[in-house]
Amino acid sequence: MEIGQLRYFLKIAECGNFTRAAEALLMTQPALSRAVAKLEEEIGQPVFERQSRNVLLTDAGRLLHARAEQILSLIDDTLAEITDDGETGRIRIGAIPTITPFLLPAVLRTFSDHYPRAQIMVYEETTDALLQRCNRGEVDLALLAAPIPQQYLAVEPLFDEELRLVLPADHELAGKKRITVDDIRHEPFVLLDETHCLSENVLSFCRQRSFHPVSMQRTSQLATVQELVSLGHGVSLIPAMAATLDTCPRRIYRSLSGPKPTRSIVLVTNPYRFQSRLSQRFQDELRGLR
Amino acid sequence: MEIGQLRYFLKIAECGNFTRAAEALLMTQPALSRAVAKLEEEIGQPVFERQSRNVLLTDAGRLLHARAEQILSLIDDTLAEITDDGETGRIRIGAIPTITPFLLPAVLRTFSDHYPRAQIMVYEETTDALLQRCNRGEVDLALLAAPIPQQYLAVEPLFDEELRLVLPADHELAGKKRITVDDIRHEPFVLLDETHCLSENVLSFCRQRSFHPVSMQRTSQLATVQELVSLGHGVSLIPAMAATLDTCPRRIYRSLSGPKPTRSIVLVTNPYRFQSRLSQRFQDELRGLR
DNA sequence: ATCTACGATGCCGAACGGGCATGGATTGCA
DNA sequence: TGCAATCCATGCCCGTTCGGCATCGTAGAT
Repeated sequence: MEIGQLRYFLKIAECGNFTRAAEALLMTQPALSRAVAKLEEEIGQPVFERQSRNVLLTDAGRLLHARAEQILSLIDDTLAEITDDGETGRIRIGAIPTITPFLLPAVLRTFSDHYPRAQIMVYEETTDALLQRCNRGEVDLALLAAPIPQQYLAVEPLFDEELRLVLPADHELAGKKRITVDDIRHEPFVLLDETHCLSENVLSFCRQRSFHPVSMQRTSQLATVQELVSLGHGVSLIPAMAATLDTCPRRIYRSLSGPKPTRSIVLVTNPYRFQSRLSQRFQDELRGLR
Repeated sequence: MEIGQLRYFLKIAECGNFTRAAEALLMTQPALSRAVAKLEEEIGQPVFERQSRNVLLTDAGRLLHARAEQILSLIDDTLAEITDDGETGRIRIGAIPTITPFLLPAVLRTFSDHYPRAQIMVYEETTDALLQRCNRGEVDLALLAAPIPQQYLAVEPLFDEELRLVLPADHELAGKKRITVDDIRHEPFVLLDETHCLSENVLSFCRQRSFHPVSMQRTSQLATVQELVSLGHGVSLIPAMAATLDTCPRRIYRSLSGPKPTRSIVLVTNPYRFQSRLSQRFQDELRGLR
């Protein structure tokens, strides 16, 4: 059993097709066909069930598939670990869109100053997509907002962040000293669409206070939410770090009196994957935010 | 990084010497030298520090060593697992000498009847040696007597076994109805030598009863202990399963009155190693003894 | 100073892996 | 029904690789 064979095997399993896998592997289909034949000869039974249009994994194939992934990632990790000097290398950071622009720039700035030879990649996607990437080892760490559906990932709370009420500058509540939940119970809300977990954080807060925000307008960007609020389409709850950076005079931010709405920012990593020293140092940087 | 390279690497690390490793690998030293050079080129740094008379692992080499062992055993396990039909294959059983002849024959008999195509190997060694083998995956399971120094192994108690007093048939205590610890407190003892854990079990029992057996004669086989007892050299404490099988009229076995000396027979397996279905079934057989 | 042990290197042949062309089987469509 | 398309297997060929043999360089040991 050779490492190359395992890589071929996994790619075919992924493509479900020798021909396309061969293309992806930059080799010819006959060569691939032969490699598989050899693997199957070695383990004494077929790993693929050849159908007319595609191939399926046999029982043995499914078993091998699980193991091959372990073996290959162990090998990849080993190479990464040995060549890890703690200074060079790549960090792949995942973060949801309601965190990325407010939290990452400052952190990345200081980190890049310390480790100028580190290559940093940022994946800005939804919670679900990033959790998947984390599981597959496609990102080294992810910055998300709780709750995280439990998977085989390490979830470490970093800090709780207030969600602040944003109002049009000329809103009647703008002059009120204390604004409570009851004041906004019947205000129309502007929210992010349901792919963003922030809207779930907000709705969850509302549910706990036994009200369902009315007449919601839903958009895909926080900046749009803010603009719509300015234009009088409603109010919203916005992460404090976004509120702080907003200087537009046509809307104002207020903390709610009483128990404040918050979201919990967490660091998610995959304990089954190798963490480079660089990645560990970046995580330490993040923990410094606590 | 290729699997063959890793095997070569481990063998050299084991031998501490290219030439001898090459012999062990049934290849020439130049070929091995080249294979290592290639590996080192791939990972960008030497894995061995060449000294005049031998080679040592570098830092990178030590790291690779740990990983290579994981990778190779994962691969070996994968192959074993895939080709595992639950009927054929090999079971490597470890057992200490004071268990082997009394417990194994019956178990092996019935097991062989059920799985005639299973190849069974028995390693009869000391506790320490078997624990090492278990750690290295050189045996699939081991039958030992508690206590087991804690390692990364699964220890499962099977049953407690009484240690019975063995006396010469003409011993003055032979006619006594109840024999207690106090009766044998000053009897000379015949024990196995210190490589056998049974002697430790016996001495431990004695210590708990605050006496130190006197005038010990120590031998390396239970049969010798029994013979020496027959000849009047002293008394001893013998596992019940050995006592039961002993039909010699020149010595007799008696249970001690009061809290009985026992030893606990345990099944030890390595949870980090693949357990073939055959091995699992054998373990089930053993659990049936409880 | 010479010998011995050990790893590295030059050179060569066999084996292996992969490319190209093609075959055989199945499916979809005319 | 027949033809084209798709897909995997096989025959053949070539380049690379791997391992063997011979030899070299070096560092302890005698």
